[in-house]
Amino acid sequence: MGRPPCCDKEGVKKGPWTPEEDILLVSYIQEHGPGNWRAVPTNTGLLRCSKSCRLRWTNYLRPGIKRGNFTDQEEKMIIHLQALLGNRWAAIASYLPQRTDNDIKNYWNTHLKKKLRKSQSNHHQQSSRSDGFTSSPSSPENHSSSSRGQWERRLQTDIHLAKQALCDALSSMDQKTSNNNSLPDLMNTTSKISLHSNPKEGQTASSIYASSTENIARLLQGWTKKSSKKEQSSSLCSTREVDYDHEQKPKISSDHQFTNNEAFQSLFGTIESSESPYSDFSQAVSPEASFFEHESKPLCDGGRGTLSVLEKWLFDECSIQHCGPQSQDQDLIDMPLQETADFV
DNA sequence: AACGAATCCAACCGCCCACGC
DNA sequence: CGCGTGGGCGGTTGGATTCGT
Repeated sequence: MGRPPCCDKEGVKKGPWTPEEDILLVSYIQEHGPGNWRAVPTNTGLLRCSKSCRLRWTNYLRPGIKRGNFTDQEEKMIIHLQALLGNRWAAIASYLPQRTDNDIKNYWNTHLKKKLRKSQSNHHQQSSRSDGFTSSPSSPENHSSSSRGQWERRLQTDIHLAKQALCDALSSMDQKTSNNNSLPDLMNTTSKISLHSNPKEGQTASSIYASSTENIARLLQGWTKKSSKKEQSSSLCSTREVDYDHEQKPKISSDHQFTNNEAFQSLFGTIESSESPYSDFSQAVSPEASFFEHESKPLCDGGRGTLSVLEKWLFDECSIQHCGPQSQDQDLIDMPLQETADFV
């Protein structure tokens, strides 16, 4: 019943990805860009289905992904957005540019659900004692009984997403016209964004780049380590050796952002020298700064020239959403539910 | 040290929608 | 308009890891 799977199950590998597979995928996307996932397995020789490739890329290898513990801000934001949007993880993830929907979903299911259940039961106990009317907007069950219909919330989210997509498209168009991202420009943009970031978190926009750089660079490091081991002894069986466990879950911290530049040079250098249409990407500080930027969540460029009214409107929205996470998060969190639903 | 329970999270599955023909 | 296909999304699973006894 239903449509057949995206790929025939025979000869399709499942389970955890090996560093070699990751390298293949990353280098392919590096050359051809993300998309046309159907062609990826055949062109790379990966014994994976296209879906698996896409998932691996979007949930793990894609630049700009922040891994590790969720901050209080993020947690509150997720709770609030979940109350507002329900289990629309992709929509929620669009408000948390560094997190994947899968990550948020997992975090919700493993941490926040329990947390809220606990706090709710505490609430119930308190309210039954005091006989007071207490209603937490964050409660997962509560959102369904909200006066606003689900369809309305959905519509609002969709409008927001549409705006964001347009914003994304405009910024990438803008990028194409001025794609000679010089280092100072990049640093400028980065520092602009950083201005709005929470210094306490130490997770500035620049570390968005850093995190993805690190993701892939660590990967490469593991791989190079491994291949050198291979050279020494050809009997390496498990890719989980050579500390790949740790490579798979790189701890992100801003103080060792570019430690693995050499590893990058080794891979991206070769691509640069090839006839890749993205060969100018090595000019940037980090690979994804130029090549992958279109793939990352939109970052607003403050240095635009003349803007149409529409663009202005969009970019105002964007700057609120992406360039000022601290203030925006706080606003969103502090906002009552009704108000939050109106921010489109 | 050994074992089972609990927890985490990457990956898979199936459904849905958009798009091209 | 109907069909086939690719891609996106949310729910679920299962292996790995951590915790408690």
